[in-house]
Amino acid sequence: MIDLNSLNPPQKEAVLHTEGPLLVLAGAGSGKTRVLTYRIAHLIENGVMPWHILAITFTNKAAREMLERVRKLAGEAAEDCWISTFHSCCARILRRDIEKLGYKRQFAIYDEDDKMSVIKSLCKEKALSEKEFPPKLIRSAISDAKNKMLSPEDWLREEGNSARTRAIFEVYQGYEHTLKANNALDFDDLILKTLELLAENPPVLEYYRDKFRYILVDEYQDTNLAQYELVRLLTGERHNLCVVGDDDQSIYGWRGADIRNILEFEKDFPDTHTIKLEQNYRSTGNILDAANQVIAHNEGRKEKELWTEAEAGEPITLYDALDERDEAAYIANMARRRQEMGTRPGEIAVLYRTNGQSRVIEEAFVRAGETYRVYGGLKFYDRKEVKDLIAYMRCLVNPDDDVSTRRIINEPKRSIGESTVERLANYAQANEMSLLSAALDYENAGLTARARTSVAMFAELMIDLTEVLYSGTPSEFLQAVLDRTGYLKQFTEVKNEENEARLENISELQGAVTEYEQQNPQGGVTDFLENVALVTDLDNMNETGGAITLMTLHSAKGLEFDCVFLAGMEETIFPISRAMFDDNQMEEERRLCYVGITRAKKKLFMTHARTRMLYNNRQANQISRFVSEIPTRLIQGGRAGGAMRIPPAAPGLKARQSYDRRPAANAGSLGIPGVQKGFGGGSAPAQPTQNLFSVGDRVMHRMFGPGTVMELAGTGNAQRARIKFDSGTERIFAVNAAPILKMRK
DNA sequence: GGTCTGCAGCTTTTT
DNA sequence: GCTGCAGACC
Repeated sequence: MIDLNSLNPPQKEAVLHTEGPLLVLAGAGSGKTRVLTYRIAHLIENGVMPWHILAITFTNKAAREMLERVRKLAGEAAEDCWISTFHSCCARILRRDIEKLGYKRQFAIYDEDDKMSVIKSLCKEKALSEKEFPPKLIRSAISDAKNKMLSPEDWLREEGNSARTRAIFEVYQGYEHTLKANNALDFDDLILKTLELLAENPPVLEYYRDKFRYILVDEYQDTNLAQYELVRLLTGERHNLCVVGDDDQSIYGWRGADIRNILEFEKDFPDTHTIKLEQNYRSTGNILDAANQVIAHNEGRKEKELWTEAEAGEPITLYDALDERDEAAYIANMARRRQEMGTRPGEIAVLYRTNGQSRVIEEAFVRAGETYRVYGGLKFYDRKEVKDLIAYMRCLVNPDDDVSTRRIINEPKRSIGESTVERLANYAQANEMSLLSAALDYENAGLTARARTSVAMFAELMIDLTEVLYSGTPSEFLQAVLDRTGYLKQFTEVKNEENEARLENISELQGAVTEYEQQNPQGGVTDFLENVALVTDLDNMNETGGAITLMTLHSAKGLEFDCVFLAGMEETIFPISRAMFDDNQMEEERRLCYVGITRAKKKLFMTHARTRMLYNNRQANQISRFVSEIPTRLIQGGRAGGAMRIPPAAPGLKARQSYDRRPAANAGSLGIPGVQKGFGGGSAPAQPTQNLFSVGDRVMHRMFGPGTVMELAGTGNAQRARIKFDSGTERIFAVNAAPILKMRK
C-alpha cells in the first residue's frame, strides 16, 4: 500500500487526478519524479493493468530510474508498464509493424555520422560545393524540417523556391530515398514513421490506443512538434494524459523542442486541469534564491516562484581563476575539501557548457588522484574500431545498409579501392540492388580481373558470416567477425600504445555484447544494435558510486548532487558566443544556467577563468552575465585557502602547458565583492630558479592587457622586467610578484 | 590501390 | 591543438 501522506497537497492532487488531461508545472526539485512514480503506482494499486500505462521520459537514464522507483512502490507489476524514451518506444512499435510502411523489420537506425556520409555523397553526386553548402547545415536543415513534420516538398514551399533552397531540397529528397533504399531510419524518423504507421493503419492505432490507456510524459517542455502529435494521436478520445514539465527548464530548442507545447497545452486540451508544484525540496535557500534571480531575467515564462522551507545554507562560492588550469586545480582541490567534510564523491558534480572543457578538469583530477567519471563527450561507440565492427554487424543484419557496407568493404584493407566500389555502386544502382548484393554478384558487375578476385573473397567472407549470424549468438557472431576478417591483425602487428588501446576497446565491445546477451537472453544481433543506437553511452555506465561526475549542463538535467561546480562562467563560454545576438538563444542559455544552479542541493561553486585557451588561442573573457544576475549577498567572500599552484604536468599526463605561470599577488577585482582570487593571493612560493622571461616575450597583465618585455634586470626571484603594453603604457615589475602571464608566441 | 603529408576547419548542447 | 581530407607519391 503506497503512502500518499508523504506528498504535499498539490503533489497528492496530481497523483489522484487520474482521469482527463493533467498539466503539472513542476519547478526544479519540486518532486516531479516522485509525483510521476507515485501516480503510476497509484494507478496500478487502483486496478489499472500495468500494461495499460505508458510513461515517456527524455533519457534512458531517467527511464531506468523511474522504473526502479515504481518497482519499489508497486513491485513486479512495474515491469509490465512501458517506461521508456520516445525513441525506444517508437523503435519498439516499429519493429512490430514497420513492414506496413514498406520497410523491413531489421531496419537500421542511422546516427549523425551515417547521416553525414549519406548527405556528403549526395552533395558530391549533385556537384554541390561543400563551401557553399556545408553538409552540416544541410543536415540541420533536414532535421529541422523533420522536427516540424515537413516533407521535402513542404519544406521547399515554406522556405521559398530559390536556387539555394532548391539544392537543399534535392539533397533532402535524395536523403529520404537513400534511407528508404538502405532500409534505415534516422532518429527523427523513429518518431515520424511511427506517426505515419499509426495514422495510416487504423487497426494498429486502435491497438495502441487501447493498450495505452494512461499516458504520462516527463520533461514535456522538451518535446517537439512530432512528438507532441504522437502523444496526441495515442491519447485519442480518452484524454488520460498527464504531462509534467517546467518551461524554465526547456533547453532543447535547438533540437526542435517547442516550448509552445507546454505553454499552449491548456488550449489543446480544453478540459485540462493544471497543478503547479512550487515547493522545492532539493536545494538550500541561497541556491534557490540565486536560481530564481537568474531566471527572473527571462521574459515570456509562466509565472512561478520556487520556495523552500530549508534554511539558507552555505553561500555560493565564486572563484576567480587565472586561467583554465587554475580553475581546474581549484575544482579538484575543493572537491577534495568537500569530501574531507563528509560529502561522498558520488554526490559531487562538475558541470560545464561544452564537452571540450572537460579535458583540463580531468587532468587536474588525475593529478589530484581523484576518481571521476566523464559522461558524454567521445562516446565508446564512436571509436573507429568499434564502429567498424558494428558496421559488420549492421550490414549483415540489414544487407540493404550501403552506408555500413561501404564502411567495411575495404576494412581491413583487402584491395577493394575507391574505383572498384564505384563500379559496384553503379552496377547496384542500375539493377536496383544493394551494394552488398552487387558484391555478391561480382562476376557480372563489370570489374577488372584483379578487383574481381578481391571482391570474390569479400563475398565469400560475407556469406560465411551470414551463416554464423543465423546460427550463433551475438557474441559468437562478433568473434567470427574478428576471426574471419583478420581485423585484429592490423593492431597486433605493431605494438604501441594506440594499438593497445584499440584492442582494449574491442575487448570492451565483446564485453558489452556478452553482457547484453546475459541480460537479454532472447535478444539477437538486431536487438543489440538497437540498443547501441538508442541506449548509447552514459546509460550503460554503472551507478556513479564512488566517483565524481563530470558532464555537460545538458546531460545534468534531471539529476541532483549535494555539491555542484559550474565551471567556465564566462561570456562566450556560458552564455556561448553564438547566443550573444539572439534573444531567444540567450534565454535558452539562461534556462540552462537555471538548470545548472538547481542541480545543487547543499553547496554551489561557480568558477570562471580570466584567460582561457580556446581553439589554440588564449582569450580573456568577461565574467558571465549570469553571475552578475545573482545578488552579491548570496555570494561568498573569503579565500580559497590552500595554494592552488599546479606543479608542471607529469610527462605521462599529456597536459599541455602553453605558458609559464607565476603566482599572482594583489589580484585585481572584477567589481564583484568577495570574489576569491587566483592562487590564494600569492601565497604560493615562486618556484623556478631560472629566468622565466626574456626580452621580446609577449605577456599578459591583469590590468594592462597584452604587452612586450623590453628589458630585464636581475635573475630568479629578484628579476624585474620593463614591459611596454600595447596600450602604450610602460611599467617595471618584479616578475615573480606581478600578475603577469607569459604568452605563447 | 595504398600511404604519407600538409592544411583547413573546428566545438554547443543529445535521442 | 586535433581531425579529416585532398593531393602527391610509391
